[in-house]
Amino acid sequence: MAKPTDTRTRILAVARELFVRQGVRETSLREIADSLGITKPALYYHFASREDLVRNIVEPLMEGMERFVAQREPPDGAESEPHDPRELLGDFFDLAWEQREVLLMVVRELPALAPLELAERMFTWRRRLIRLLLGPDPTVAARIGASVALGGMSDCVVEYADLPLEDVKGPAVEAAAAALGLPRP
Amino acid sequence: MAKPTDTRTRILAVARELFVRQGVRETSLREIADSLGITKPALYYHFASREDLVRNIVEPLMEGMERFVAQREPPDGAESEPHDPRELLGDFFDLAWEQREVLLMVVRELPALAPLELAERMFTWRRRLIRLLLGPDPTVAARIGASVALGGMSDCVVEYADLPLEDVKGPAVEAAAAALGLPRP
DNA sequence: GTCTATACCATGATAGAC
DNA sequence: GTCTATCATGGTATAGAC
Repeated sequence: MAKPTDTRTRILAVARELFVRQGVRETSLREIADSLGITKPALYYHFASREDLVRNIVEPLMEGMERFVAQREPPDGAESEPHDPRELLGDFFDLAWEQREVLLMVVRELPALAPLELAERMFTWRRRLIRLLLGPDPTVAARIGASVALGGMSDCVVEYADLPLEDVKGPAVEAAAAALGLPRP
Repeated sequence: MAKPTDTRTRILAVARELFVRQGVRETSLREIADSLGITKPALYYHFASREDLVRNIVEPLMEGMERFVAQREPPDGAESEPHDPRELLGDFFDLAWEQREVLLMVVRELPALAPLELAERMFTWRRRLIRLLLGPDPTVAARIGASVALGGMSDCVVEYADLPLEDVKGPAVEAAAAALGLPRP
C-alpha cells in the first residue's frame, strides 16, 4: 500500500511539468531533485535512468492512444464495421486535446526519445487510425487526405490551446472532414 | 577568397547531416570533429558555440521562408492583392518539400533551439502566410481551417518523403484546399 | 525499503602553445 | 588554423547510513 503522495509520484509530477515546459534534454536531473528537496541519487533509487523516467511519463499516453484504436477495430477476422468519419475525427480531437501537453512533448523530442521507439509506435498507431477511417486498401490520394486531416487537427490542438475546446473542435473537425473528401454538412 | 571546400563549409555539411539524422542534442561536438578528422577546439575556432553552429544551419531556411511571404505581401499601405489560394498552397508545398529535412529538424528541436527564438519567428511567419490566404481579418473558424491546411501539408511532406513529389503534391494541395473551404475543382 | 555521500566519465567550453 | 591541456557540469554508478 503506497502512501497518499509517495516520492515516486511526486517525482513523476515534477519531471513531467519541467519536461513539458523546458524540454527533456533541457531539464537536468539535478533540477528535478532540487525542486523536490531530495538529492540526485535519490532519483536513481526510484528510476533507473533518465530514460526510465521519461518512459513512465509517456507510457500512459501511448497506452491511451493504442486503446483508442483497439476499441474501435473489429475483432480479428471479423467484418470491419464502418465508423462515422466525423464521429471518429471528433473522438480523435478529444483525445489529442486531452493529452496535448505530453503529445507535444513526444513530437518535439522524438530524437531524444528514440531509444523508446516511440516514432515506430506512433507511426503504427496512425496507420491503424487511417485504416479505421478509410478501410483496408485506401488509394495513396485518400491516405494523403487522411494525413492532412489528422496532422492538421493535431496542429490545431497545440496552436489554439488557449481557446476553449468548444470553439476549436467544431471548425477543426469540419476542416478535417473536408480534407478527407466528405461533403460539407 | 575561400578555398573550394574550406573547413568551415565542411563542418557545416557534416553537422547538418548528423543533426538531421540523429537530432541536435544527440550529436556531440566530438562526433562532428572526429568525422572530419579534426579536434574539438578546431570547431571552436570556426564557430563560437554549438548554438552558433545550429544558427548557421537553420538561418538560410528561415530567410527563405521569410522571403517567400515578403515577396507576396503588398507593399506597405497598398491595397492587398488577393492570391489564388491553390497556387499559394502549391508554392508552400514546394517550399516545405525542398527544405523538409531542416524544417523537420527545427520543429523537432524547438526546445533545444529556444535561444534562437525560432518558435517566435515560425509563429509570426505562419500568421503572415495565413493573412495572405485569408485576408486581414479572418474568423476564428477560417483560421482553424488554414491551420489544418498548412499543418496537414507539412505533415505530408515528412510522412511521404519517400514518394516522388508529383505523387504527393496534387492530393495534398487538394486536401488542403478543401480544409480551407474551397470547392473541389 | 529509502535515502546520502562520493566518485567516475563524457561533454561543452576556454586558454595558450605552435 | 590547429593542437594540448584544463575546467565545470551533468548523467550514471556504487557503498553504506538509517
